[in-house]
Amino acid sequence: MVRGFEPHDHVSCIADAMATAEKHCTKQKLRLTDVRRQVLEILLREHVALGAYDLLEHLRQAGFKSQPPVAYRALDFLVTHGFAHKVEKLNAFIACSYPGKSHSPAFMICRNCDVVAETCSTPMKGSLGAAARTAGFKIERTVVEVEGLCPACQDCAN
Amino acid sequence: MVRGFEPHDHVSCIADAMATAEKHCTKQKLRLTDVRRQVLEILLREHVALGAYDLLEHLRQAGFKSQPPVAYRALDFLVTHGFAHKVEKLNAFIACSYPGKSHSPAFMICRNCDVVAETCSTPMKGSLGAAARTAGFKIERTVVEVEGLCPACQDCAN
DNA sequence: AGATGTTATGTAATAATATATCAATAAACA
DNA sequence: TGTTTATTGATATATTATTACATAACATCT
Repeated sequence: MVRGFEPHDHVSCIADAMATAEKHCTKQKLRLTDVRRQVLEILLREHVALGAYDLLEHLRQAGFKSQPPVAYRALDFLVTHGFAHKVEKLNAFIACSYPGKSHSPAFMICRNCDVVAETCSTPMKGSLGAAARTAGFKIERTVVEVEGLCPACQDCAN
Repeated sequence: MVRGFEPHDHVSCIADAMATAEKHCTKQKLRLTDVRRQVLEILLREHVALGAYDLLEHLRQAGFKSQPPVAYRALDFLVTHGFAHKVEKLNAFIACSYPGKSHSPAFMICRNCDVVAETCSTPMKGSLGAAARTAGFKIERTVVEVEGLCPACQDCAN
């Protein structure tokens, strides 16, 4: 259920994700415009957490002459509709590994190589869910990010 | 175990926390300097998540003529030693509710009134811990923040 | 097709958050 | 006391994010 540390067929992974996004947008009458599609493709292709300004660089290399708000708007659209997530700890954005499926994302962030792997969390279960219920707090969104060392970096480095 | 949504004796809460911090610093041979003490007091007094620049304002009102690095350094000290936490979702800092006790903090953030309550999470337990073990990821730090509505705001507002 | 409301983009400026650098002080300790 | 180390002061700058307003594209109704 975890995606990110192992190699995979990246070409088809991108194609699949784009197709899912297209389909979902059609069904929900959302407009996957040029900029939005391009941003999603960049995020999928890079397959790392990209800062908004890194993304802008890529956009420009793709022929867009975009200013910051363009990137932030596209990212906002993608995040709102579940095609991408913001990694708060890094102030960066990453394509969703489970697009189309409603879920609470969780991230494992390697502090050495910056690889980010997405998995799913179950916020309502466990002690946090219990604490929220006790406190009467109504959970709407969750940020779950763990920082540490990925398998590769535990061996090869500090 | 949750601190933040209910009223409490704030004066003694500040005094207790400061005393704990002083004691802990003495024991660990850490230097709770003027700036650091003042920052911690401000965080305790305000009892909300403060941005670094808000904090700077307070510092200046307290007679310090501080520039940004001063605030960030003091915050870094307090966070490193567990007297305060950074709320990533808000890019803001808050005094620890359980100082001296080693724990993985978790926050409930009200999107309406911005109140932040701290509780403890158990990252290694539950599905996330399992996923990390499966992936071979070594967890060092965790960010757990849930956004939603606090009890008061569920009633009185949107 | 034309008028109108809505959504999305272009662009400039600026706000908010955070760090790098180096000089000056203060504390710790041999 | 001199030396080392940790902390602070101060300037500049980097990075991340938003405001504001003009323009363009699309949708819908007539």
